[in-house]
Amino acid sequence: MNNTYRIPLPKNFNLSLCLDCGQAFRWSLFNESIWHGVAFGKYLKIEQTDTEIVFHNCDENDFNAIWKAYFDFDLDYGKILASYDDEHLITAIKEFDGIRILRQEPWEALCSFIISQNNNIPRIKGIIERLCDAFGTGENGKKSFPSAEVISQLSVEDLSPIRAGFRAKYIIDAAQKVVNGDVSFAEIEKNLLNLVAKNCKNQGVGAKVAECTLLYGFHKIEAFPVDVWVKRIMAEMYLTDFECTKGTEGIAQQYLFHWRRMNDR
DNA sequence: TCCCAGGCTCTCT
DNA sequence: AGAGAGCATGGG
Repeated sequence: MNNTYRIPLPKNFNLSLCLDCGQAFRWSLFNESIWHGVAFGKYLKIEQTDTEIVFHNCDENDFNAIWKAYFDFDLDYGKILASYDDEHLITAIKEFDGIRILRQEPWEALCSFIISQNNNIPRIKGIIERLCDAFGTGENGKKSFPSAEVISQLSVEDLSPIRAGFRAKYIIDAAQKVVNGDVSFAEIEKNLLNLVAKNCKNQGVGAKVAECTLLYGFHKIEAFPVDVWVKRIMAEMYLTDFECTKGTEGIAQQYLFHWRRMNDR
């Protein structure tokens, strides 16, 4: 397919920031201006110009079925961001306006953030890319993220080439629990924290991974993942009053996370 | 080289 | 209940 679909550049949208702010790990630059990646089994090349977002190898059906929701175009970020009255948050938004919470696939989000634990972003990307290259499907461009069904059949030894370290057993355990129903995404959507963090032991899913899965895999924008960077922010800036972010804590968190990481000493 | 990374599990108090 | 070591690996 060689179609191209274009939309006017939305307000409060920055493609590079959305794809490279640490919430999704499979997007990379195809060349100087075009990003490419895979979501929901579709390979996409995409770029931002001064006036448009250009979706390559994409038609109107794909846009409406997948990318419109994926990039969260229907949520009014201008309104949300304008409601924040914390000075650090305002600084972060001024510098990085255009971050949106992508609506990723639940399994990909869960698996990716299991891999993320005690790890750095470049290495997370490497592990995930090797995972997809080895066990994903698809012929054109990048391979899709491997399904839980596929991963559930693997052994720790099978995963050794991706070099996930101690996380390999967690990946497999999570996949098996997704497949056998111990972890039901239908139930998780109601209450992921209880289901994953409390009822399913020994799988490398604690509060932070669960919050990330809720935020990025289910678009629960009230979720608030606390990692080392957010702890750092809290400690350094006595940000105790997040009342202004009530209900959209996850969006505020993503701006603060990226801002703090980009402004590290 | 050495510290650390979008944490979690296990053990010891 | 809470604190702290250990964990695989490699980026910077």
